[in-house]
Amino acid sequence: MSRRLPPLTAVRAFEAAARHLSFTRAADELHVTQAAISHQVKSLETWLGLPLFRRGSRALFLTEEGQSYLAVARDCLDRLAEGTGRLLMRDRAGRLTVSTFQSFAATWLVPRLGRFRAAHPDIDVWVAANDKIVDFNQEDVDCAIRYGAGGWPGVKAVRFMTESVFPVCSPKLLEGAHPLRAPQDLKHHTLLHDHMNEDWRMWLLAAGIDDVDPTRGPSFSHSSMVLQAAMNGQGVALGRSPLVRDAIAEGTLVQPFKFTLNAYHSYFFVCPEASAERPKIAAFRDWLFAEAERDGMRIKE
DNA sequence: CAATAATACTGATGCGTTGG
DNA sequence: CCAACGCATCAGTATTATTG
Repeated sequence: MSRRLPPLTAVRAFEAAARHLSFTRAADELHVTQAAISHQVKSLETWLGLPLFRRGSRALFLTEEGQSYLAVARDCLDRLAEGTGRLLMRDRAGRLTVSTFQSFAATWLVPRLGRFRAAHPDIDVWVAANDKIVDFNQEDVDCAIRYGAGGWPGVKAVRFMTESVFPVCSPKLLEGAHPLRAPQDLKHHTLLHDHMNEDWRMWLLAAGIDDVDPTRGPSFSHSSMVLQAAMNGQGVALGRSPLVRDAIAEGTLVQPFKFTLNAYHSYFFVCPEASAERPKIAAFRDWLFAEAERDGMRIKE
């Protein structure tokens, strides 16, 4: 992109002068002489080819163009100041912002975060749960955990955890008129879906079950809601091993039969190429990988 | 007179080119 | 690749002009 930018010190001088409506006060603010401000403003006006101020006797007025240019200049300078401040604060401040999708945050990351806090009490982790891909250039996010196939451009992405997919349900469903004991029994139960609508179809296909309609049953926008519904005995959910691990250990969910499907995609740790070795980011990454290891789901490239 | 902007001028720094 | 040169730009001071 080719930009046509005015001399930036001149813009800065103009903005201060316009705000104060005085070259002298602007000079005080910027710690230069009044003449320097006069110079700068003049040069900006010359560069633009139009007057920004009307000089009155002992008074300064903005022209109409100056008025609207002030709004633009002020906005740009504010944003530049803010962005610069953030950039400089980023490493000093002990805050680490991690973006990940809601289900993973709620069922896997947050329950384990206490251990990170214990190991790194100086780093405050901020979890930003949202399901859209983060743009590190636009948002104030240090790193992210994403699910997918990898190969994203312009970022460092390390595959660290895989998963398997299998049905889970409340232990209540193991009893009753149609106890869930084998995949064939699914036809007597309600299937619960998340937005990955293909999952049940794939699983049933892999399990060789053809008399269960993979499209029926309620659908939820997040896996954590699906799991909640399953815990309440509303039906059978397809569980992703990292997300249901804890619930199974606690006994709120059970895996009624052994057959599992290995997921096609994996979990990735993602951060900007340039900041991969920054201490707090590396610390979080190492901890994350160790947690996956602990769960026995760590994979290494 | 006091406050203000404009003008003239100056020294320092930055930047692109050039030649070894 | 690097040092040297020269020009352009920048930021400043001193001074002048204007005006209530």
